[in-house]
Amino acid sequence: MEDEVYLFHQFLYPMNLFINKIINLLESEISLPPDKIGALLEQPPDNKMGDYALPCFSIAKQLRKNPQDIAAELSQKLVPNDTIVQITATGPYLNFHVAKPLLFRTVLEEIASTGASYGNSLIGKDKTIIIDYSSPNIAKHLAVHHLRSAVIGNAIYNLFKALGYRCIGINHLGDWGTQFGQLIVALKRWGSNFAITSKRNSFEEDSTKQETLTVNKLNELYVTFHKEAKTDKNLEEEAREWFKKLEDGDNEAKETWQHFKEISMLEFDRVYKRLGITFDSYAGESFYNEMLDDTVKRIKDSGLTEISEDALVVNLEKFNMPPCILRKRDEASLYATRDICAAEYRKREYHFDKMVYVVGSEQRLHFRQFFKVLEQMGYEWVDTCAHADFGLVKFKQGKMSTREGKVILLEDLLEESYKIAREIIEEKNPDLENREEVAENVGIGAIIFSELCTKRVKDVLFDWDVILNFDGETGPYVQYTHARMCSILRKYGESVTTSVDYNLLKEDDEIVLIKQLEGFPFAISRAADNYEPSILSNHLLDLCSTFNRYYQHHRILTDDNELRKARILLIDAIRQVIQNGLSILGLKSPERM
RNA sequence: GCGCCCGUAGCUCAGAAGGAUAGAGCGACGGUUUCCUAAACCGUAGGCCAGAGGUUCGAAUCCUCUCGGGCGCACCA
Repeated sequence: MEDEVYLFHQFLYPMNLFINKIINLLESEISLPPDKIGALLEQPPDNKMGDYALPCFSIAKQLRKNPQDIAAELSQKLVPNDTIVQITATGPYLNFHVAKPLLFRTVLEEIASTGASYGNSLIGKDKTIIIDYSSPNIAKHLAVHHLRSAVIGNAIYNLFKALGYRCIGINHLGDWGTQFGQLIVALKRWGSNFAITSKRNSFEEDSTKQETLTVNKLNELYVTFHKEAKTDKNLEEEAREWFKKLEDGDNEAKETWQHFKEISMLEFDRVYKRLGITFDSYAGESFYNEMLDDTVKRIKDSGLTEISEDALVVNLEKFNMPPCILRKRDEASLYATRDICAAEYRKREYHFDKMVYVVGSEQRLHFRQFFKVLEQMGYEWVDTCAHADFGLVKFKQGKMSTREGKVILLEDLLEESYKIAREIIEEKNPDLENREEVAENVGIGAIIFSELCTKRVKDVLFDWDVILNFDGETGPYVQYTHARMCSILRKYGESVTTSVDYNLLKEDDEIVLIKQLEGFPFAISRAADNYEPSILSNHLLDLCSTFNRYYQHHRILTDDNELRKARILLIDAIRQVIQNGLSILGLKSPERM
């Protein structure tokens, strides 16, 4: 038990040359294996106290001695060396001071030589991860509540890419289900003026007499359906019949559905492109139609199913969950059926080592049920599947609902943010050359970053003023900091070199900065492990904040030649790290703004 | 009713598998621009970490209960 805890810890503070030296020193004095010593080490809250600390409480317990005394004794016994230059006892803590020039050199040379790949690792070499994200329903607009899954999923994709994983991003389109029956009914009743043709042969049609169907119009039809369905009870039944026809391969149903899908994808791609989000597969729910029977048969054969209220279900009572429904009364499938089927398919097709679903937390129960069914089917790999859930987007008026037609469209939000960025540039930097491009990068960046800077689980209240704020802890702040550094480097003009006097870097803020740079790879791996991009965005914010303070109080382009060279190297490293981080989060790093 | 999640400054949130004094941003108030981009920086104010017990050398962090909020609970996804 204890051992496991220690092992876990080890991961927290990755080994580096300084920790190794500290362990070497301690080994002879403490009767603990090296990895356990390493696990005990932590970082003091204030840099002035030291760089690494050994809390002596647990040792005190073993030796039945006072932790203060142990720290004091050890500080006497241990002999500093070229790497660990000072060892002091502060109360029950033994604090180690690292040779700062060596620290600067190690980190700055590493960043200079690895560049855009600083922070990457090979942990995921030869491993595959599937990330299921965005996954909107077709025939509906992308609205602001669709943003989270797409943006968080994209960041998780990039995080694992940085760890060396082979990543498969899947947009599991909601292109199947009863709502298409509803839409077909709606279209037949109230939309006879629309042309239903596949895009590819639409030019053959007499389009002058018929209106073109758009997602907008589909949305209106959907709203109408639900409004009418409240009074006309036949509608729901009719919709169910049409969906059944669709599942049975009825031509008319299928062609109509295909058309819905095409016009939807046209819109989605426009938004994804603007957000810089891509997928490796668009295999949505309909993709699994033909495989559904096999999946259901397998579940049946494992003896897991029963008929309850005329539906085919897996009873999960003993797991304290409601049953997982596989087939409705009318034999039609449900999303759980399709999710199980998709998981099996993905395992067969991609042999993934991990699979993560970036889906809202309102579906928690669904994932618990569906994972439980996989487990009951004997798939041990269910343990490698995770639901990276996220909180709801709420509005002052309450939850947003497509059914009632109350939505804020994603495209409108992006456009608004672009416009604001554009205005700010006009005001602050009117001579900027590629204004449109920068405004796009900053405007979109503001929106992406705002989704990524708090932990997933938090519900977010949508507020135009908050999401379109460009001051403080925001994407534009990070981008601005980056642009500032680019500006310094431009002004410097010469090429950056690692042949500098590292002894000259000794300001407090420089030390804080170098540690933040050193911690960047760790921030990436923690963010990936927890499927939590906010760990990375917060790391970047901290780094920017330290830099801006430093920038305010110290001149980088000083008259002192050697100092200037050293500081420029530091600045270039920060710039690189911010760029790497922003790129993982899905933001551009403009050089001027 | 049952289950899951959340509760840290006026607001929005950080808080490294329990550690040294609780940190930002926004908002408020007051400062900084002949000086590398003021989308910045500095200062002031603001806290019983929802509450109560427990675990231990030590708790915002782990356990139990209470209160408050969100979400979910059979043929939608």
